Amino acid sequence: MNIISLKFPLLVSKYLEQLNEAQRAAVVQTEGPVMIIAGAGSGKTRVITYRIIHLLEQGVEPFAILSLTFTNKAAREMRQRISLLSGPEAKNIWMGTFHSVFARILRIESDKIGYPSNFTIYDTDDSKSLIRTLIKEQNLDDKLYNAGFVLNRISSAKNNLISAAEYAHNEQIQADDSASGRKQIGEIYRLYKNRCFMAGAMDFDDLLYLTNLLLKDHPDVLYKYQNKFKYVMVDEYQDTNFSQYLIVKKLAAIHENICVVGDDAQSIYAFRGANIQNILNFEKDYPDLKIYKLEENYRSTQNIVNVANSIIAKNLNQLEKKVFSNNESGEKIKVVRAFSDNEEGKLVAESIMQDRANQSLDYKHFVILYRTNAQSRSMEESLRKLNIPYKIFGGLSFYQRKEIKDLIAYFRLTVNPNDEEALKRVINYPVRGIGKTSLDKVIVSAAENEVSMWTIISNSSQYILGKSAENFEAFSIMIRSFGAMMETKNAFELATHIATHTNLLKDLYADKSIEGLSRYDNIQELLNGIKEFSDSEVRENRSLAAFLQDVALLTGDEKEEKEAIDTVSLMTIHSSKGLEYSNVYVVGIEENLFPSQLSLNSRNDLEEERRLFYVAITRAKKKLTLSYATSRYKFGSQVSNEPSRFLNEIDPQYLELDLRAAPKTFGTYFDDERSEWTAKSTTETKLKAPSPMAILKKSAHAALHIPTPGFRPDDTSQLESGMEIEHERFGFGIVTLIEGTKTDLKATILFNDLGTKQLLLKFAKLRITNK
DNA sequence: ATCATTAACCTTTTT
DNA sequence: GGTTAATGAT
Repeated sequence: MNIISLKFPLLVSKYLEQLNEAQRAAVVQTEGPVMIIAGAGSGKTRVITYRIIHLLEQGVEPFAILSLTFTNKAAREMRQRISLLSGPEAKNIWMGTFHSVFARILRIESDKIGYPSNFTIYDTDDSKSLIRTLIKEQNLDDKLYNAGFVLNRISSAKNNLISAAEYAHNEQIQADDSASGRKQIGEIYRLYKNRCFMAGAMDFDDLLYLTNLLLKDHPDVLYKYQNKFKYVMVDEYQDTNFSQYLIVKKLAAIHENICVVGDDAQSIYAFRGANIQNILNFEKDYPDLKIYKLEENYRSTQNIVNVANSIIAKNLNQLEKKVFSNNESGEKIKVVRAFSDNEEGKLVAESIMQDRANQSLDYKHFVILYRTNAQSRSMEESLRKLNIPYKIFGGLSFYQRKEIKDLIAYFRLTVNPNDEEALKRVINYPVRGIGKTSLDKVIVSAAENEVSMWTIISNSSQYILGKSAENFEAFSIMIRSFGAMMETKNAFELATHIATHTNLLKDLYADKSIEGLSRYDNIQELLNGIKEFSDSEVRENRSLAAFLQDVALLTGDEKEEKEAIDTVSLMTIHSSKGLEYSNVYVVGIEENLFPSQLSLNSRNDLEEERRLFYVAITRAKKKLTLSYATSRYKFGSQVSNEPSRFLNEIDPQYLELDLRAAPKTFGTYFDDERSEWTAKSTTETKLKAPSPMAILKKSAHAALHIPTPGFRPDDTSQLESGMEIEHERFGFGIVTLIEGTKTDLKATILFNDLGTKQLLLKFAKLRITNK
């Protein structure tokens, strides 16, 4: 008799009543292959959660359920919800990201594929670094053989289950590599694989690739897990790649109780191998498939849903469904134009201030979404100026900071001394007299003897190493002494011991610069985190090795989830998937940025960008604001941009153009003192203009200012405050401040029409009008 | 061997 | 603009 079913039957059946017909049908259909096509905001998470609870209620053992997601965040949230509703049993469900679940299985079965169970997981930086060394060792041109490019080739090979040997013999692949002049990639793949193996390391793709290999070459293992997992669920199925697809298919082959949930319109990870065909063709794999479509959007207003639909309709490749909303029609979608990225930030920040006051919302109801992480800065600055609290998600995470990676490298080396990338990172940090020359000797010697670098270093007497042998000896003794402590010390004790005995803590403490202080603080924070880990009572394994395993597959800033804090969120559109906010700002909707320049070559890439736009739009519950800047800083120089084609794809009836920075011809001008967000009259004049979209299109290139005939920029190296100037686009103004060094002079200029702007004289074209 | 200065790259998106 | 790899000086 199942305890859960006795404890919570009322609760569960009550929830069944709360679901709509399609949702309930999908929840109750637990047997056989099921595909749930869940439109944005259609209660997908709820359906998955209740489906699992329903399984538990029916007496299914938690450890017979395998539930796969793409992000740790999604997994964690789902687990929380389930344990809230069905009790502590939830922690026995096999739930997690593809990578974490199969890393766990690989550790259990590691001996079958010749890996140690404490294998290291290389992150992308490690992989690139290793590839870079291989390219150097092979004396290849590192411009032609760009590490990132090579890694991508290898990665996509692995994701399609192509081994190094098959890569070298595949005619198509070889033809491609020859055509691009990079014939040696196959060889690099082979060497890379060997070096990873030697280092006891797997990269992200290996976790899936080697799982496939394990299941293929060891039928007993496959059989074991096939029987173990009686129910398999996959969330965000549209984002699975071939490798993941095959694992799922194999594991579900006996019971065929497989349920995949997804939305083809939200497939945004093709760039890393996701194959949208997996969801489009699912029916072919399982002819007796039951399909449920969740089409009612409970999240957003009708206007928002309509806009999203009008966008996604431009894509050819999609499953048929009609998402609709029964909510109020809501406000129109605002389109805001700014002159610069900084002004864009300012307009967004001001709008947040106002909406928060007018609609009595909290900061946490707002999110700013952008295409690339680099765009966060101008937003941050503006928010700071208005004292708006914010939190950035993603970007370079805590664990990507130099000092953190250094200390973690010591941990990695302690657990797995063969970890080559960790070794190279810290062997001479803090400095201990092991320079490039002696390290090169080790590398050569390791290659000659076909052993890991660690083998050479830890047996330095055996291999000729000259006078640096002592330093190597001392280093290897230190690392081994750490290793010996793994038995006796808990993670926190050992971590603290390592931080002190490597002199790393001392080194950072000595640095009294601002950055140095923050680095020291970061290390303390990491140690605090490990303390928490060590003290956590729910964990079975609290060793340092276990901590590392957690960290390796962690993304972003998942450590501090203090949701109580009321802040505006900033994140990329990619990381916003699955989230919802009352008021959403999508910024930087410009050609070459969104859609990204790199996506303009093929229809498929462009369609993916469009789906990304769809994801962005459908995050909004009540109010959506789209903004673009006609110029922004890129690599330190100003570039001008046209508004994105996506804006033109939206049916204008849903839009309200708020071109505060409209050219003079349309009767408006920028006034820093005044907030255009309240000045409805100007907006209305613009709406009366013949064709709003025509204005939108035209105004991007329309001059803000017509330069005086024969405009020619002057030499501005002697520019002083008080001088009057003319700018090609911004018009006339007066210099109020000059700052910066000789080569990077920055002028603050008060323009007659545009207010204050800061310009780098290196780039600004100015004519001095009062010399 | 180590430090300091210079050149080159960069920007998609994440496990 | 900012970081990181390659070069040069001590």
